[in-house]
Amino acid sequence: MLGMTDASGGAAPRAIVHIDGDAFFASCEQATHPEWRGRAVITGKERGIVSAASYEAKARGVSRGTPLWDVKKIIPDAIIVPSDYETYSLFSKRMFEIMRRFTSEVEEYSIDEGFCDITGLDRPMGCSYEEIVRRMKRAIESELGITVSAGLSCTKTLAKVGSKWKKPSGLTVIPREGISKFLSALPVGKVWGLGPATAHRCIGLGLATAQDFAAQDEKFIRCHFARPQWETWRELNGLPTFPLETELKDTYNSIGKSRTFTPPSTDREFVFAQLLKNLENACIKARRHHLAARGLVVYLRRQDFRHDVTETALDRATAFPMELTATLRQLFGSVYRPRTEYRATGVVLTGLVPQDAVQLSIFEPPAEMRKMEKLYAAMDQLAATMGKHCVFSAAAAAAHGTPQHILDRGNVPQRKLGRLKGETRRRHLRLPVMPGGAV
DNA sequence: TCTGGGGTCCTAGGACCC
DNA sequence: TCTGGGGTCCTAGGACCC
Repeated sequence: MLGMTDASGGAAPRAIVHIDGDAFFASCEQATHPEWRGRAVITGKERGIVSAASYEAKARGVSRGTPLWDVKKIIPDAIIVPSDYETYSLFSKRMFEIMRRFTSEVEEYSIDEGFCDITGLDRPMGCSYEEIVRRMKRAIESELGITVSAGLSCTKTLAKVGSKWKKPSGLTVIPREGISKFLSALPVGKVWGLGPATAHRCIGLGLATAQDFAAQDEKFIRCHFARPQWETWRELNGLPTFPLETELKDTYNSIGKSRTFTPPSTDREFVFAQLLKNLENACIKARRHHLAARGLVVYLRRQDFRHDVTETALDRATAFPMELTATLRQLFGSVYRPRTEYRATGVVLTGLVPQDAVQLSIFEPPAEMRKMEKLYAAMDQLAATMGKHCVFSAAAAAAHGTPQHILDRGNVPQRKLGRLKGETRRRHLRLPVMPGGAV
């Protein structure tokens, strides 16, 4: 019924489904709090901006990213709650379980979105592809108490276009012969994979709609764009190019942490403390996943939203901030400019490898290492039982809002530490770990 | 959208080597 | 001394996604 003929030369035409949760976080909240149904529900309290808004809230003019103080003005009776990822993850898990009842070819694209490939299921199920999607959607909605929108077409990109077409609770089929009709009404920048930069370039070339883009010949696309856009162009033309990634991803290539602070600051030590806090948080996450980093990226975001970035490879993979502090300060020193206003800092741990694969160099004192491992194991344990940020290094104290008396005691200027290099580590290791204070 | 946080992948260009 | 061609690795940065 999709009228799919094979344009890719040989392989069977695909039937790809994209399922997209409608206002997912807010819907989960309404499903777990039935008394909130029909009301404006907002998640994201912890961030100060809207993460997700229920359709009732959207109808009153609130959207993702709106500051919460604006929300309160627009919708005084809005229900504003912090995001509860554990609950949303449970809903997500069950949504994918339902999809897997139909096929094992499921890609968990994000917490609230997934693709599946139902090619060939029409015969054994004795119904059309559209009917299969309808059943899948109905099962999710009735069992979870949330709504989802679905798209059905012959490539991932087109299925995604479809699921966005009608929301909430839509089901959109884009048959091969109907592709151009759909794409004609779609601004080019709305296509999955074509962002603001590509959209801007397209406009410059006189291509305003997705159809304008898709209708160009391959030579033109290859001449004016790079590979990712060319791949999207293929997908829009019904040529499956992005495979379904059905492997469950349980690891990371990189782990980043960044934080904005207001007001912006020119204070060197304050900005560095923010950076160090990010490093500690990134390392905590890495250790939780038993990963160690071989590279470290540091960036400072200026008032004008430009980034100053620098990075370095590490001698040995690690997830211990203590081992990274000197490097961090060095990187920081190379990008920090005095009298410049900064509004955010960030670190990224890159080249992550499993912790147990980390080889100690023969020059590394193993006793020292074991001590450090024990210290961080203790800190992680403490964090698990007493709350996430009960321990942190003294230099990051400024970023944790620590009382001045602890700062006075613990915040040793780096200039002094620099001269004590060999000494520093041992001194740190002998110090007791104090809950709520500095190490 | 006067702008939060966490990711992935691609590409251009320089350094270095033969 | 204005000087070929090609490969590889790395970095910086762009672009895009949720």
